[in-house]
Amino acid sequence: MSTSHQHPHTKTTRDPECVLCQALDRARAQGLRMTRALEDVLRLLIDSDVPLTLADIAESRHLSSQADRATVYRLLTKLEKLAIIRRLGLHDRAAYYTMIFPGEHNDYLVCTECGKIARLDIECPVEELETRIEKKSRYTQIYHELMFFGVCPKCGRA
Amino acid sequence: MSTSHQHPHTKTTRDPECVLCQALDRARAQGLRMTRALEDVLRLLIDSDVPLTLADIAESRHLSSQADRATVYRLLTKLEKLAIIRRLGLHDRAAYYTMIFPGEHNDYLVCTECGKIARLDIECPVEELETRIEKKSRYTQIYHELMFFGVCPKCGRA
DNA sequence: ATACATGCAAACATTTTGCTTTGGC
DNA sequence: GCCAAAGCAAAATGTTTGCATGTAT
Repeated sequence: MSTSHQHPHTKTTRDPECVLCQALDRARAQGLRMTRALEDVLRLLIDSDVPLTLADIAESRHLSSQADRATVYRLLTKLEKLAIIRRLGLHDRAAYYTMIFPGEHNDYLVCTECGKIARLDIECPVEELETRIEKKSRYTQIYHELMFFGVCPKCGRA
Repeated sequence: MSTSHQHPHTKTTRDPECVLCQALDRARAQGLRMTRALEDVLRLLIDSDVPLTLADIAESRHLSSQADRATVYRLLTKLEKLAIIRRLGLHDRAAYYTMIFPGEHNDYLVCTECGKIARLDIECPVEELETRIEKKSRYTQIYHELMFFGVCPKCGRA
């Protein structure tokens, strides 16, 4: 829904170019090489407002490089390990990936019939819980995923 | 095949026998036949305090019937459609299933390293949001899934 | 007697890996 | 030049379906 447009002087961490550069910097710092495929994958994830699957990315016609699935797969795996992107467990068979925007958290609404995914513009009440669970459970690097499922209006009519 | 026994003196909706009977009744009412495999699948899901995969269920040695994977798969699919069980999107490749206990809702804590799943004993602050989203989005039959991920103590030491 | 349920095997879809070649540094 | 990344193809993993047979109703 909300589409952020890049205004040259905005300093927000969501400015696409800014996010891209930071991600590339972090990737390079971790030893990744700066390739066309890497940049393309990151750009796609940054520009999409819903999570994308491996297939979405590898087959994207917006991609200049047309990278192989295996390549995209390995990139996604590395980026996930570096905590630059996140892998989500949505409900269909495929894994979904999404950019991590520092300081932001997104929740989704998924149609159980057609699988359509929408980003929710809500403030998530779970953040506070997270700290509590971190202490109590002794788990580290905790994050959460909150997903809503339901039948979308279009599917509901059928 | 055993018929559903009523236990007139149990009151909690979580009493295993009670839940089983109710589930069987609903299944029968929807046209399912009362088979050994059906009862076994339900019993396993009711008795487990974490979600189970198709493989978990089909290979369970606690199962009297040793039902085939395809059979279990079809049962799970039907039970999900009848809203007797729920399919969860956890993080590894397999789908997880869990019993729906009327009026209850569970959240989970998953280790991103070893995949261990623990049920969280917290009160979920999201219920209220659900209603709000239902109205706003015009989606129907909304439910949610809240999952926490992190590195468990054991994996953290490695 | 009639359908639905089952078991087995095969088809699918997606992820993951091996190996050779290409290309960033 | 060296080692990581890419590309291709094959293996692995988990899900889904087809079909002949068994069984609850």
